[in-house]
Amino acid sequence: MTSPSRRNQQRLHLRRAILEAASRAFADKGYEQLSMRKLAAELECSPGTLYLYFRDKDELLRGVVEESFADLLKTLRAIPDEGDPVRHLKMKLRAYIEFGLRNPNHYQCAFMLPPPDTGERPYKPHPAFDELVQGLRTCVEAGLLPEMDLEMTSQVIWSCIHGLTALLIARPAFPWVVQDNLIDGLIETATAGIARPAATQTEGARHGISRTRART
Amino acid sequence: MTSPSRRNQQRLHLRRAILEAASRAFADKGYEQLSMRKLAAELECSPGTLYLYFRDKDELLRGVVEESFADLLKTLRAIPDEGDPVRHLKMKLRAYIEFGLRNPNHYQCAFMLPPPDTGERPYKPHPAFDELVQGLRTCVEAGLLPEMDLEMTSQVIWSCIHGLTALLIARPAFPWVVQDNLIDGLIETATAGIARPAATQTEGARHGISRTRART
DNA sequence: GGTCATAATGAACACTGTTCAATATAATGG
DNA sequence: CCATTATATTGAACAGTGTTCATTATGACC
Repeated sequence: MTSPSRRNQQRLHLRRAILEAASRAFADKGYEQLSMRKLAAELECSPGTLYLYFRDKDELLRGVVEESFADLLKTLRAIPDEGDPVRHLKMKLRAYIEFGLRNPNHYQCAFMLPPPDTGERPYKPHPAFDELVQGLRTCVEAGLLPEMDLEMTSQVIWSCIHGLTALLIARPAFPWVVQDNLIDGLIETATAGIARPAATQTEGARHGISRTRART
Repeated sequence: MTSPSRRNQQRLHLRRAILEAASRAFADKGYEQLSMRKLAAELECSPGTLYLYFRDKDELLRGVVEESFADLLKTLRAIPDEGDPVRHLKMKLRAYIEFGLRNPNHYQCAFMLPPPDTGERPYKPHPAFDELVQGLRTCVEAGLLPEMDLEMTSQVIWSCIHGLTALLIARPAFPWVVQDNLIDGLIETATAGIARPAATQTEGARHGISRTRART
């Protein structure tokens, strides 16, 4: 345990302290309301110090958000697979939505605000998204869902669950029906929708895909 | 045409000029990047003047966003009903998404950012939302969709199309499949999903609604 | 033309994220 | 133990932000 390593440990310790204070402040104030100066004051250090540990506010909050999404990944992976892949998938979808509702500011930062533009190309989907793809693949392989374009279908499903999560976060005052029913309703609709991709109850409702496009 | 009315006209004229300059700036810079000072500079007036016409930045941009959503409403109502209510509904859904993609900043301000908290209770859904409800109701009344909870179903459908719109806006760098296919895929999935609310291809996939809830 | 309500101004206030020369602290070599 | 050197911290300063308000200019009326 040489002396420079002790120094390094102290650095890491302060880094953690900043991250945790930022996480707390961010959780109940959100991106905009969290101020680097106030954060520094809470940590009893000068504003400049924060910039020795994080390049800027964006990088700091990216760290915070990353950590919470690692939690989401753990949550998703911890959902027990009791044999029914479709049920398993639905539970994952629900866990995703509930995560967003439990961490509205983190979720908003991750998917509802313009990206911090880290510069890394190409955009790498979060491992949590792969969980969804895997869940769908398992259903297809088990013969419980029809053969389909997995890439597109997972993007469609993600869009659906994101949409509800994001709207509940952004517009809590909207006259929503009972939230639990709404979530279940959306999950059932989305999964039923991919169960039979093109068929509906009636003749007239059966269209070629491109025919729904409105003239612009 | 008394004199005070001339004054009033000038007031309205300047109000319009502000609104239009703000709309332009807002369209290509977004909420955060639009600065009241720079806007005033562009209009060759002092910053304070803006506050004689709009209480604050939020109210100004609310005005801008409202106008663009009036356009959306017009667009939705202009979609011809050629007899098939389901097709008509799908075209509305697509028009909604395309509106969001054409006006990303307006859309973001309307549904992706924390509400300005105007203080008016209760939250009144936008007439464009009623268009969607109407579209669904027509389908049900024509016997093209099963009897259902219209309120919940419209919220589910809105969530789905919002989700895609919002994600395409917020994460353009994501490796999306071809956008047109994605949009059609989502619309087909959502409408097929409500076509038969609970049934899926398999035994195992048939659950009571509350059974999909994950333990937390 | 003088009076008076209304409109416009722009300096000032209280913030923001970020930078950087100056300072304090800790580790090393003599 | 002290001088030197490397690292860590500071806080004033910069350039911006939205917003307010006493002051000034302007157009309308008698």
